[in-house]
Amino acid sequence: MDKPIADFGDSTDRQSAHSALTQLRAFIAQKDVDADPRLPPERELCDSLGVSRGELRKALAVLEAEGHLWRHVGKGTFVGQRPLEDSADISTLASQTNPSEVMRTRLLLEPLLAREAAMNATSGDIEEMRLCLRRSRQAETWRQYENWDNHFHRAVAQAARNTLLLGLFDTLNTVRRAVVWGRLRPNLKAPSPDHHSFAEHEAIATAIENRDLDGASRGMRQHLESVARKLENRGDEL
Amino acid sequence: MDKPIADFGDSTDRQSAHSALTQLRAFIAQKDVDADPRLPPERELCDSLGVSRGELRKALAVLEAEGHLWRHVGKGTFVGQRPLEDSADISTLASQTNPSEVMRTRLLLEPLLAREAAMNATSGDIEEMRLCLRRSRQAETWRQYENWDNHFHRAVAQAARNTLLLGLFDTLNTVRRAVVWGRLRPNLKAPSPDHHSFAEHEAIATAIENRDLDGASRGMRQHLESVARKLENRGDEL
DNA sequence: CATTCGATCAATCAGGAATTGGTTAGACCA
DNA sequence: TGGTCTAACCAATTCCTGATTGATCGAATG
Repeated sequence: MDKPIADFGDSTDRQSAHSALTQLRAFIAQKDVDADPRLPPERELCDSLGVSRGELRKALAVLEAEGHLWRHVGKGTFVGQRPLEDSADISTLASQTNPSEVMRTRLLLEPLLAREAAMNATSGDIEEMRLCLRRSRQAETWRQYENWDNHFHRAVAQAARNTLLLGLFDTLNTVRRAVVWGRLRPNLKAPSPDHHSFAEHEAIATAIENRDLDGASRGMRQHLESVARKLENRGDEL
Repeated sequence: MDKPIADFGDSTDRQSAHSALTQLRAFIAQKDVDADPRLPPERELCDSLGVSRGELRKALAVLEAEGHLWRHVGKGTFVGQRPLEDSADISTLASQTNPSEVMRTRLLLEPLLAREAAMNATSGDIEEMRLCLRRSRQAETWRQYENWDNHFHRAVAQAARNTLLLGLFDTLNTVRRAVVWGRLRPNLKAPSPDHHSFAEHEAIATAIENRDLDGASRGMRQHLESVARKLENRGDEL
C-alpha cells in the first residue's frame, strides 16, 4: 500500500535513467487501472516519484511508444489503448473525404439498403415512399424536388428496419450535404419537370413493394449510376 | 420594413386566437430567415406581437406541427426543417440498437468492405493485415486476441481505401463495443489457442491479396456467420 | 372556465479560470 | 562541451458559474 516508490530517488546517477522508467512501471502496476486509467498529471507524478519532469517524460514516452499508455494535451495521461478518434464527427469526416468518395460510398451502401428494404419494409414504409414520389412530381422548384428526393432515399433506408444501418445512412447523408455545400449549383432556376429519376424511383419503390430483393438493389444501383453519370458531365449536384 | 406587426393587438377577442398565428406568420415572412433562421425568444416575441405567451406558444405549436419551424430547450426557435439528430452520436445510436442489429449490419457492411479491399488494397495494407494475423496467433490472453482481431477487421476496412466508408465502419465498431459492453463475458480465462477464426482470417487476407473480389466478400461473410453462429449458442461475445 | 401571469425546471450556451501535456530558454553542473 | 534541471510559456481541454431559453405547473383574474 504505502510501498516506497520515491525511496529510490537517491540511486546512482548512472541508473537514474532506468530508475524513472522502473518507478513509473511500478507505479502503474500498483495502480488499479480498471477503476481509473488516468495517471496523475506530470507535475505531480514527477514530484511523487522524485524525478525531474524531463526524465519522467522520457519514461512516459517509452511506455507510450510501447502502446501501454496514451497522452493528450489538456486531458491527461491514461493507461491502456488510445481510443480511436471520434470518427463520428461529421466535420472531421467531411474534411477528409471528397465528392467522388461520397458517390462511391452511396453506390455501395444504398443498393444494399434497398435490398434490405425489400425484405423488411412495412406497408407504412411503402406508403411513405409513395408519398415522396407524388410530392417530388408536384415540386415547383428544384429545391423542393431535392428535398423530396432526399426524403425518398431516407424512406428507403428507414424501410430497411435497421436503426443502426439507418444511423450510418444519416451520417453518410450529412457528410454528403456538408461536402456538396461548398459547390455552386448553376441551374437553380430549372424545376425539372419530367426527369429520368422519376421512373427510376418508381422502379425502386415497386421492386420493394413486390419484395423483389435483386430488383430493388439493381434499381437503386442503376439510379445512382445515372445520377453519377449526369453529374460527371456537369459537376453540380451530387 | 417597419410594417406594423403589433397593430392588430386590439382586434376582437373572437379573432385573437387567429391573430397570434397570423401575426407570427407575418413576422416570419417579414424576417430574413436565410440570414438568421433563429426567432427571438418567446418572452420577447410575445411582447413584440402583443400577445400572451400561452397564445404565442399555441401559434408556435401549429407552425411546428406544420414543419415550418422547430424548437429546442436552451437553444431557441428556428425557422426551417429540424436538423436531423446528430446520428453520429454514438451513445444515441447505441441506445437505439441491439446486438442482433449490430451483427446483421456487420454481415451487410464488412463483406462489402472486404470486396473493396480486394480491389484497392496496397501492399502496406496487406502487410498490416498479415501482422494482425501473426499477433493474434501469438496472443496469450483472450483480451489480446480480441484486440488483434479488431485490428484485423479494421485493417481490412482501411484497405478499402475509402475514408468515408472507413469512418462508417469505425462508427459501427464503436457502437458495437458500446452495445456489447453491458454484457458479461463468461469464459475470459480461455486464451483460445487454435480457434477456427484463424483459418477464416487467413482466407480473407489471401483473397484480398489475390484480388479475388468475390472470394474476399464470401470469406468475410462466412467468417461473420461463423462468429454469429458461435455466439448464438452461448451469448457472450459479439 | 379559459386566460394570463409568475415562478420554477432542465437543457443549453457563453465566458473565464484552472488544468495539463508539449515546448523552449537559460541556469547549472560535471 | 554536453547533459540535466528549472522555470516559464503555449495550446488544448476541462470545469465551473451565470445567463438564456423552451417547457411546465399553479395561483390569480375576469
